[in-house]
Amino acid sequence: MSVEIRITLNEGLYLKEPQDSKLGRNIIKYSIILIDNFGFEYFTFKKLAKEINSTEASIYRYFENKHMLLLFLVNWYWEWVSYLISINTMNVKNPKDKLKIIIHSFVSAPKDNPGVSYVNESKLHNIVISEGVKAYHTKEVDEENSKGLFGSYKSLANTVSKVITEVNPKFKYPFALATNLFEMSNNHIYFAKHLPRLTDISIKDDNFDEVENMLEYFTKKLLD
Amino acid sequence: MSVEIRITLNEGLYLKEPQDSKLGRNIIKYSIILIDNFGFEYFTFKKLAKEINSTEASIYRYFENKHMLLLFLVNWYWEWVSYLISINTMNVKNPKDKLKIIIHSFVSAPKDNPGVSYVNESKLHNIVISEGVKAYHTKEVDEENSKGLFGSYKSLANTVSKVITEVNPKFKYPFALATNLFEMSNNHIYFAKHLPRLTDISIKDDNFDEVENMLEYFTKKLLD
DNA sequence: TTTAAAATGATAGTAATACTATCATAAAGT
DNA sequence: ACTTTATGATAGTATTACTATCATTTTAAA
Repeated sequence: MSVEIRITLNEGLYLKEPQDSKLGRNIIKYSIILIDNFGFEYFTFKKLAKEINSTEASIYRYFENKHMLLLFLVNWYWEWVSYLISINTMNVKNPKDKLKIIIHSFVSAPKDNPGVSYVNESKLHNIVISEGVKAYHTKEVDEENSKGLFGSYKSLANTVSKVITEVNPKFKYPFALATNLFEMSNNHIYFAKHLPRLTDISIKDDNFDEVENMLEYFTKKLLD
Repeated sequence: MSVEIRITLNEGLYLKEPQDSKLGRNIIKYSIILIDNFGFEYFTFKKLAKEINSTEASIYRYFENKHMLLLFLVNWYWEWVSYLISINTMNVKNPKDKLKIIIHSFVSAPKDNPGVSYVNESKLHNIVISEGVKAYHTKEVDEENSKGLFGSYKSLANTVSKVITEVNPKFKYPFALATNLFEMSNNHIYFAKHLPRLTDISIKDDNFDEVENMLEYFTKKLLD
């Protein structure tokens, strides 16, 4: 017996729900592996089709193009982090403790949690770190935003901002702090790995404690 | 009579110094206009060639590809901001005042300062805001980093981190704060324009005061 | 169980992109 | 006046990002 989480995303993200078929789930599974491996620029539907013994045409029946697939994956990640936060803060009263859990979820969620069978959360986290910003830095951002395609990020930001306001109702920038914690987490993991002179923290053996400590320190200072 | 600033960049960024010839300066000038206009993904050397009545082949003599051109532009921006900071903090003693000037430079430098004739700094700032992160989120980041192609960002971060340490020698994350101020500035201008639910600030008529206030508030809280 | 509908595969084709190569001409420097 | 260097003109190639059509397989409904 097993229970699988099912993450539901905005329908505008795909042409046909990929989570409903073997092929769709394969697209998700192997696109994560290939994007993580090659990087988004070198990732193509042709390579993916070959990898899963399918065809370009078939993949195009699920996703309009590779940008939409990336957006799907990133939304999936945002939703999954939201889900973990809601589970892990469920019986926590103290908002400061909640915020600690949130920070831990941003930094290390993918390492602690076994997830959905067709999603390697750790690799997906890598993608969010390395390619995530590309999902919303495009010319189509306004159009896509009007269709709700960034809804999961907004809703995550909203959840976190509420906790921030619980901790300090006078703090003027709860949304900015919420998104900044998320972005900073990704940025500084990336910097530590690739541009270490741009950060103070370091990462050895995939241990992200220093990132977490930094975010906690920032948060504490800002909200006290 | 006129004095023009001349910004020198790492030689690995180009095949032939574009600032030395009319064609090269045209490439810079019109690539800024076109990237700002079409977005980086829809920008091509073919379009640029047409715009400046030249040819693709000629442009390829200056830049290896459009990614290198973007990296060149972003480095140019980093250097230019560094230059403005050095000028504007020159006779300033108080490190807190210096930091204020730095924040102002991050947010509004392009609006206050007439610059180099072939660079529209305001449009370049837009590019840094909308496309800048793409310059270092690639599979080639380590290789390019080893060639010093992110040197200007590192040097900017270094300058700012020193001022941060002057303000508060005990602060543990001077580099992270330095880069975060820069990234936050760009991010929240972008959010305010395109994804307003992700931030608390708003921008009317290109007035970035709220961004500046927010960064000052964060900085003060963190360093006090 | 038959039958219809839906999903996938196989194949082909197109326009655009991201280049590279070659040769001619123009401009600049000595 | 001569030679180097820069630019233009043109052509060509492999890859990408699709779209279209038809055959086949799988699933679901009657």
